[in-house]
Amino acid sequence: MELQLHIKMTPGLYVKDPDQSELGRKIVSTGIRMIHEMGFEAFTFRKLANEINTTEASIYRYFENKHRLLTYIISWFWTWMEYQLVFYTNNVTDPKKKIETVLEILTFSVDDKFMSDYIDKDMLHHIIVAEGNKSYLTKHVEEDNEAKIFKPYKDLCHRMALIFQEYNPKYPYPHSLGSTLIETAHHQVYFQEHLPSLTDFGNEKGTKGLTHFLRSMTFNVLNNHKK
Amino acid sequence: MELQLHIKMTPGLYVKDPDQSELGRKIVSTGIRMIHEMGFEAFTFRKLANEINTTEASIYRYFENKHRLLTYIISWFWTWMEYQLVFYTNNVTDPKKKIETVLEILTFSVDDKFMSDYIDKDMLHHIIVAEGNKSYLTKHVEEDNEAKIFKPYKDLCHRMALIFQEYNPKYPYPHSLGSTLIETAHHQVYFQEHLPSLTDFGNEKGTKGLTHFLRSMTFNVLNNHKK
DNA sequence: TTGAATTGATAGTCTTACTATCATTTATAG
DNA sequence: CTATAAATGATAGTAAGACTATCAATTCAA
Repeated sequence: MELQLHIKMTPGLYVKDPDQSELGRKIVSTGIRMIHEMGFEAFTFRKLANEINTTEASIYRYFENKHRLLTYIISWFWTWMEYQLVFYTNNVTDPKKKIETVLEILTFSVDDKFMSDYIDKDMLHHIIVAEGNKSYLTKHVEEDNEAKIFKPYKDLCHRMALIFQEYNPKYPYPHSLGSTLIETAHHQVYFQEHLPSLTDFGNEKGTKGLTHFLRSMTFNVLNNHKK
Repeated sequence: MELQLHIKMTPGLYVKDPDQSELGRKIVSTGIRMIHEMGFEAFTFRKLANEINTTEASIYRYFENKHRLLTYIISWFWTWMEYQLVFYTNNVTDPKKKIETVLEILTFSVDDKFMSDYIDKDMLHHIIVAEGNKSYLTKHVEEDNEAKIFKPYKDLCHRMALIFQEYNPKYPYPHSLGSTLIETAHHQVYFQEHLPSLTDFGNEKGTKGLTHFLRSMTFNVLNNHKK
């Protein structure tokens, strides 16, 4: 079974909704590929325009600047993650099972049933790992935040927090645990790839070590917390 | 007691050692202030040159580009952290106590005895929190890594790992735990300040909640890990 | 006090990050 | 099927950023 996934993004993220036109979708899909290939710093609207045979001016009609495009892409990712979380934990009652599912989603070890025509999810995952932090590590976080730009991230974090609270209502830091797990899931992947001595996953491929690390951390914290 | 601190940085980080001249030190100290004030993206060598009444060309004689200056600053920070770790755990035998000290250093709740003439440590801390990741989240990580640019970070992480292993030799992820704690210590500070709903520290000021969160995580993981 | 190293002054190149204007194509409503 | 609006393309231009090169002035060190 595959489900067609259509994610409606908050208008604060774009000037004109890229989902409503061929050109808009091409900006996003090719943008993802190019940011993935050359990194966000080297990526420019001029290069993107050349690649898809349009002009810089046309791209600016969709996104104010490249940072907004990055944020759009990243927000799409968080929304998709939350969809997955809801879907895969829907009929699960055991909160332990729910947490395990969340961690599998975070480490990208679930192959999902949601399709999207023009978004390549593995590239997207790489972008989150390598560029994700850059969406909020700016001098304009506060304004961006007021424009609801980070809502998808926060929603995901909050949904995780609810599950943690269900598992152990006494644990006082469910949101911090959520954001830590999200960030750690991505940092450790980056480190494993580029700076392996910051991890203990050696030369193993895949996310087995990481998942085990995160699971151990999560359950030990939730099971044994004392004031 | 105050100890004069002099940190020798690896040559890969600069073109000409900024520590060896008045101008060099001014580039670093004013660089720190300006990056702190305006953020790394808006910071330029031209603005820095104007501020300290020198020229762009002169600054380029010390650092290849602004990213190298950032990395220099950040590496100085990691080296200083490691110094502190060594100093404050030196005659401690109880590994539990050592870990508590490490966490206090990481959360910046130790007021240190090391002086440095021209480096403002609170600004530095803010820079690490807001820009730290940007030193390695680039397309040239691999080359930078080969040039030993990240050695200070790795050394700190490894030293933490040794302490964790001392505390519980069976725990299989001491390095991942180290890098996670380092990153988390900074992310959570950033979130608390700018995106508080990703944390549970509410409107509290200070790092009490954060320290408690990290301590709970660390000890529960180390005490209870099972295969 | 002479020579070497450091800094300053000036200028120039190429790229990025936009903004503006007008022409052309495409979609759509009557 | 046409009128009209919306979307895109073409072109051009500006200001700033990220450098590199050259030569003169200054300072430092033997």
